[in-house]
Amino acid sequence: MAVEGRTRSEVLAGQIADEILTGSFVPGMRLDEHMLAERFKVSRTPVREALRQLVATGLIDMQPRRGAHVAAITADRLSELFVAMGEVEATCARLSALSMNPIERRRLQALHQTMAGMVEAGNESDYVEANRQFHVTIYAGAHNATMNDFALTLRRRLDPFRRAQFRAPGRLRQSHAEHERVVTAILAGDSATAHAAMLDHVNLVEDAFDQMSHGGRRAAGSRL
Amino acid sequence: MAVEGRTRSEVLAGQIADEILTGSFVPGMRLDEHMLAERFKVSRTPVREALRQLVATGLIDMQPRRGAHVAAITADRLSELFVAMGEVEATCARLSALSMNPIERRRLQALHQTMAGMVEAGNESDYVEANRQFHVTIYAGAHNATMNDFALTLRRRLDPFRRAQFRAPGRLRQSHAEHERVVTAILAGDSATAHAAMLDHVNLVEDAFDQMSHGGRRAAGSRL
DNA sequence: TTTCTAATATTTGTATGCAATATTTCTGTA
DNA sequence: TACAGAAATATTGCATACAAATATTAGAAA
Repeated sequence: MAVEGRTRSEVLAGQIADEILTGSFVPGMRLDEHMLAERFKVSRTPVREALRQLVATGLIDMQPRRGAHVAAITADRLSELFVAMGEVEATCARLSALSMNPIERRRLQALHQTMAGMVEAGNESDYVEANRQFHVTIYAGAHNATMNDFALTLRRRLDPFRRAQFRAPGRLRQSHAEHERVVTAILAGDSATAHAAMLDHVNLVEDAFDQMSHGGRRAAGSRL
Repeated sequence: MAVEGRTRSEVLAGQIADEILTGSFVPGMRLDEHMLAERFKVSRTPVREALRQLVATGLIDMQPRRGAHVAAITADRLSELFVAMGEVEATCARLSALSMNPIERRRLQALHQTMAGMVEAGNESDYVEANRQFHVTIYAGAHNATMNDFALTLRRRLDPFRRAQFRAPGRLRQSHAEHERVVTAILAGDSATAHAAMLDHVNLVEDAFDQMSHGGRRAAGSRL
């Protein structure tokens, strides 16, 4: 271990989060404190503190004297999360159009151009990473720590449901075209259009997910 | 006390939050676990759990092995919070315009009309409470638990800075006029206007606060 | 067989004590 | 006197033990 500066309960929180995100701990599963303490070779005290931290992320639920459970996400709740994600992303795009400084605008433009190359090359894995960076850049461009936190939290939460989105044929090219509208609006300082364009983009991502999960394997829908 | 179903650490979290919000625990103040345990007559364990919970609300900071401190808010950070609040409220208004059912729309309208009477009567304290309800109604009308949570969190966080806002002469009447635009847009299902109107409203609240805190006592600015 | 009750067992909440780390104070030297 | 290093002190992190509450199961009565 030997991670300095991090306390055992923090490391634990990360480990438990991983188990949930990778599906080892399935939704609705009871998270027994003794079990966790045993599994990770610590006492119940750091386990309890880790659970408290995880409640804040929305990954687990806790009720007094009834323990912790992996948050079971319903289709409705998932849909709500996608809506919220869209709204928050759109807001960040709006604020970015208003607040980004010249350097940030240049960086965004450069990143977007780099991604064009990945689309041509059909390089999916690079595009996925660049896409994440694209969105995070826009969160940061809003110059608002609170909105930035909201956006990152939602992104983390929805990540497992988004993994496969770029598998859909033509999705890469379409995504890039949607980004194009967003980037153009932000660079032009057109906040209203930036908002609308980003909202469309994220909604389309949700649609893509819907198609995946209905047409393909239903597994993803019940994973978190 | 004797609140059933609530655990000691939860009650504690509320008590500590109160001390912070009322100004007994000033920003930057070290929250020593022994001190808190002594003060509230419990052991350090529930104190620690309460502190973990409070970190999530943003009311306190914790660093490994360096303890908890009351979050010291800078003017910049406060300004950011107001911006975020405005964006989130505006988004809720937007979604409410799209999603409120007939009953909710009627309720919102009724509440707004009731508030007109309070303005006429100059009944400040009732208006403050009704105002809170007005905004919470719009959060709920968005039919999105995530946005609702964001909005409530921000409201709680900014509450201490907003206490005195309605003291400004004519502010009651102005507030109600701004609400009028929001309500009309929501009832008409005009999401874009609802968004814009709410954004204006909240920004004006921030302006009112600025005037208060510069013109009047500076205390509020350093309270949280 | 089913249902209600009571006893048992499991699990969470809290207290206390020890170990590890950070902070403060003291002492010696430049 | 000021500064650096070391010892002392204080405070947090973790483990263990016990108390309180909930869930489960066994048994009796209908």
